[in-house]
Amino acid sequence: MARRGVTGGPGTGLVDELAAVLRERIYSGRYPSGARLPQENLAAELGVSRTPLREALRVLEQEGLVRVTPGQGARVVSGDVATLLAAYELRAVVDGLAARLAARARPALARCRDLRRILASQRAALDPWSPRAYTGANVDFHEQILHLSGNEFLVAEAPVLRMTAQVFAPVALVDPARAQRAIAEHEAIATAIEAGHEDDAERLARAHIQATIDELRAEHDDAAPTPRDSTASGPAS
Amino acid sequence: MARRGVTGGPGTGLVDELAAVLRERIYSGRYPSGARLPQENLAAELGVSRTPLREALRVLEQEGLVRVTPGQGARVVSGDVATLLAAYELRAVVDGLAARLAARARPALARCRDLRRILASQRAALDPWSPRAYTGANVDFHEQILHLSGNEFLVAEAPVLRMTAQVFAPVALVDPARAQRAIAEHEAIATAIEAGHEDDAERLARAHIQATIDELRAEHDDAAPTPRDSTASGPAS
DNA sequence: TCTCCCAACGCTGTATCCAGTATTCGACGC
DNA sequence: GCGTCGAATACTGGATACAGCGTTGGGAGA
Repeated sequence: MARRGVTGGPGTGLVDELAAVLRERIYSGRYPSGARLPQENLAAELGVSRTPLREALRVLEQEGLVRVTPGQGARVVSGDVATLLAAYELRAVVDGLAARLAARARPALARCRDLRRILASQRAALDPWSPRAYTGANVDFHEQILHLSGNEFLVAEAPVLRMTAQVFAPVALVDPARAQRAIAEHEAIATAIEAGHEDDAERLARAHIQATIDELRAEHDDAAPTPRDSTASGPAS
Repeated sequence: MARRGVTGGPGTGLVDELAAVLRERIYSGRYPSGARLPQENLAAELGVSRTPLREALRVLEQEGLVRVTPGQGARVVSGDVATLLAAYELRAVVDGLAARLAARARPALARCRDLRRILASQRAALDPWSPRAYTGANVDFHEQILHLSGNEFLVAEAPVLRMTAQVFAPVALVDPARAQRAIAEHEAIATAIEAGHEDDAERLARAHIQATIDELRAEHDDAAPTPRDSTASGPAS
């Protein structure tokens, strides 16, 4: 059976294609947090055998997107607040370093345009408030900075970024007010990168995530004893 | 065929056992940097089939220890200086954050004893100068801090740490003078953690790695135009 | 009616098998 | 003697087959 339903280009390994497809489906919410990922169904649906599929699941496991329990197969990671906080703590320093290296690299003007374009689309998601578009642009912004850093090890951390922003979306809903503040912080980060101010770029990027951590922790400590405010909004970064 | 030669305990998945064995063999230098990893030979040698072995190789690939090229199998990563520098840049902020969180967690006294015990063995590697013992204790020290942080995402970065310290060992030889200075820095970090000084712990830990980056970069820029000093020693952290 | 046990099912984990391709060794020509 | 072409080899990638285990639904007994 020859790759029915898998659209990846030639030359690229089938495992990577499968990993990309599954990643996208997890990000998009098609496989919600905590959902089982039965190998036979997925293999049949994707038109491949279980052998490469299992390797793809191992890749996603290492990326932190799924959890493979021996004897019980794979599940999409389910996110408690403590895990989310731990991931954000790593993101704070990773994003900070990425911003510093991006500022140091002094990206070509075209790349800066990309960053500004992402910011524009993110701002556009405010007027007719579209959480989905906002989150998408938000992920794009942070991921773009990772790429601008030119450091492959930082790029490899992208799945953690997407996990915090997209997989755990149900637990971390955004509200427009915080989104607006987040965008302002984004613009300050972009300005620092364009100006080549390494220290500012790192400090701002780290503080940006740290603000989210603080908010999330405050809400958690607040909501845990008396969960009356169950509709509380989550991080906007 | 029933796990001949694989010694992992029961209950744990075979893939994880294989990954652990291969990891250790790469760390120990049995599979040197750049070496091919033929699946058939390894499978026969480990007494398992190729199916779980391939999954284990995918795990190691995600950890950055091997590179799987489609159609050409897996090789141990080969380290040029640029890659090593990129990895150290990530380590600088990761180790810094780990030290901060370890200081915040205020580890139990027993854990502090462990840290001090590692430092003692590292210092013992100085008198009869044993680069191998030194590097081992060095890895233990940094890895211990990752665990003390209590952050699973930081612990997941341990392979990057071991890669920089052990896989790329040939390119980064240590010399006793730098080792002594590195140990002094380690002790300062340990003291800050025990005292619960978060800012000091992070600053010292990050500077510790940053010093290595600066030295390595200086040597590289120095050695590249006129490679007369080919015996130059590498980082000691 | 509730609980407990058992059997059937489904699924995972591993091994084996086949096709395609990169590599390498040897022979031939320059 | 050296470079190049080609065939044999060996290895990777993917599919399929089989064994073991967990789960679940139904039936019997209290």
